[in-house]
Amino acid sequence: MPLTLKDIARMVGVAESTVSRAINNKPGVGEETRRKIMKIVKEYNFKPNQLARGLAKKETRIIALLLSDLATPGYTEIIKSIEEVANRAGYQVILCNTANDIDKEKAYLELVARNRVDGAIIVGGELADKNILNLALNKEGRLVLVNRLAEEVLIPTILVDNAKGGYLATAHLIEQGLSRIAIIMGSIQDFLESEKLNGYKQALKDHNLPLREELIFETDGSRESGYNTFLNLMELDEPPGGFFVTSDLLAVGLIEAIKMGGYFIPDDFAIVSYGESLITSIINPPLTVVAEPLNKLGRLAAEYLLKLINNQSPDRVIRVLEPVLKMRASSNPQIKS
Amino acid sequence: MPLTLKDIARMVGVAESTVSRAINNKPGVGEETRRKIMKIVKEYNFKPNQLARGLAKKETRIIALLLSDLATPGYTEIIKSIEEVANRAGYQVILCNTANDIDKEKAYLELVARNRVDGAIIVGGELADKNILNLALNKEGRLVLVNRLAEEVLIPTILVDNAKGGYLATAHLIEQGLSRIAIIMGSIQDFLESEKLNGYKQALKDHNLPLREELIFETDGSRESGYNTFLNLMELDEPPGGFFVTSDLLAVGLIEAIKMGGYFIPDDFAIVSYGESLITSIINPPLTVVAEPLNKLGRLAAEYLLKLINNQSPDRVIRVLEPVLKMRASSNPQIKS
DNA sequence: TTGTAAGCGTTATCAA
DNA sequence: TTGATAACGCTTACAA
Repeated sequence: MPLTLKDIARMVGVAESTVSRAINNKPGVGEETRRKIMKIVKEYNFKPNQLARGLAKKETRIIALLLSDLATPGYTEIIKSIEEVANRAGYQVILCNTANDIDKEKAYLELVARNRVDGAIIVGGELADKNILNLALNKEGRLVLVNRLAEEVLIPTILVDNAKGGYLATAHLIEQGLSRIAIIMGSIQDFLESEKLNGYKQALKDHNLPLREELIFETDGSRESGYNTFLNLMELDEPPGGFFVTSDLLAVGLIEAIKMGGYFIPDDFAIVSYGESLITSIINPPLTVVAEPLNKLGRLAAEYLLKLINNQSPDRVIRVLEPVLKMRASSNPQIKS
Repeated sequence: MPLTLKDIARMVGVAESTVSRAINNKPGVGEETRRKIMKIVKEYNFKPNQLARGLAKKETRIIALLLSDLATPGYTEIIKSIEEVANRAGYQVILCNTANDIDKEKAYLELVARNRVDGAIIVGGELADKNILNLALNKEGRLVLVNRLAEEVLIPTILVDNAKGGYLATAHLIEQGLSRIAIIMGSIQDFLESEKLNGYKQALKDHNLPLREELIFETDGSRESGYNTFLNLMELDEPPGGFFVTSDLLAVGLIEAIKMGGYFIPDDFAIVSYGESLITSIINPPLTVVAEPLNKLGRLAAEYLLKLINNQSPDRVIRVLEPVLKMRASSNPQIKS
């Protein structure tokens, strides 16, 4: 059985409250007494029980980060910046793998309502749920959303402007002199994906290019889909010269198919992908991508949450950040790969 | 302020203990009373405070998973299987990103000693620390190590036999008819890496091949190192025909260099990499790899920890699992890429 | 079936 | 500078 405050108090011959003050570096403890107490603390490697402390202080100094899929590229960056902000403010961060499972998500979210953690940030995930609502409303909404939309509820949210991203990607390809540009995307049900499509459409419009339905491919986002979509596109009378793919995996498949066909990138086909990842930089040729401001995303989310925890309301409920285009060889012959 | 047991007791007009029994589905509560209580619980969406519950029950039903680097390939598999075992036993799993930082690791490890979680599993990391010792000894060692060695302390540990892995990789290349085989590895200080090297050496020995120091390359494990090492090796009078690389990133660089040189894989150079990852399967050609039994690793770790939590001692303190070779095109012309 | 009361290990208030 | 003592919100004997 580990020691308790009471044990130490008895050993030193003082009251529990004195020990408590001592180990918390609070004023009002005699030099001598403090020394004696700390000696025992060191000697027995005493660690105060945080459950008890949390119960008494009504805080845990821990925040939870709910991740829909650990393998999502960019998550490590977001996590890192959230941790930086949180740690600096004296909070520990724990990660929860919801695996896009709504029950797991609810269970982890309850960590907040059940006082296990002081607040939570949900990153990503496509689940439509109003369940968040109750959980969020409970602890006076110590919840922040990143790259995810809540239905019907006003929860502080940090988003990246995916429509802008889609626009940047498409406009860039147009500027490369291409007029037939295909988009290979994930599920159109996914809000973030549909926004990319909107950006794509807007860019075509702004450049007076026709929108061709046969160049829009909704897929499951897999590498195979990237591969097969290229084959399908080549069946067209006039195949596209540029591709906007909304994920790195799609890009991998697409590139394989292109190479397999004996074509060259970017000479025969130019490609722009969405989101930086190990793959986009490692693949040959390196991919031009729409890059999200991951650090800012994480930093803002953490700052918002800390405000909520301190009962201040964040300045704006929804914050939309701008992506930028990172040009690399896959879309531009000028750049050496 | 959220409701408490006491509030509900008052509202229903019963004692706290009755409410407690009701919400915990314990026997000894009248049908009528139970209904009334649960009605209020639903109505107000009451969630018992887990800090208080944990304090009273001396358990949290949470276990922590300490990860040295979230981007490590294979982690998601390990995490998944640990979660499966833990969830089935009624435990939630939280993830802690130690980022190979010894201070963060200690801080997260204290979650155990401070009763925030019931136990912890550390996966990977190369830090040499006896600090774990104290923390582990505290809560009677509710700690399990995966792919990591503890110094001087007996902590239940699950390892993969990396020497065996190195042996499999090297022997396979030898069986392809190659006699000059290079190893490109990470830091030799890293126990796991040095074991791979030992396996490499043993395989050469067993096949009566000479050990050539000039074919052993210790690197920082980066893609660039993979690239540059190939260039260096080609300077030799007799360059190797086979490569055993101990990480996928090294393989990426190596392959780039090989292709850049106008050579073909596996015809000119055969490659075996270590550890499955998105990259090893996506790259062209797909890589033959030494694959670790990730699921078993996670499952065993979770089972060991649960035993520790229940004060049973696991059957064996150190458990060594066997890796297997997954043959793909990078080492074998027979396999179509 | 229900209630009383002690206990879990802290913090915080108020006196001394 | 210290010490009692009452919270904090729950569980669990033990009694009724």
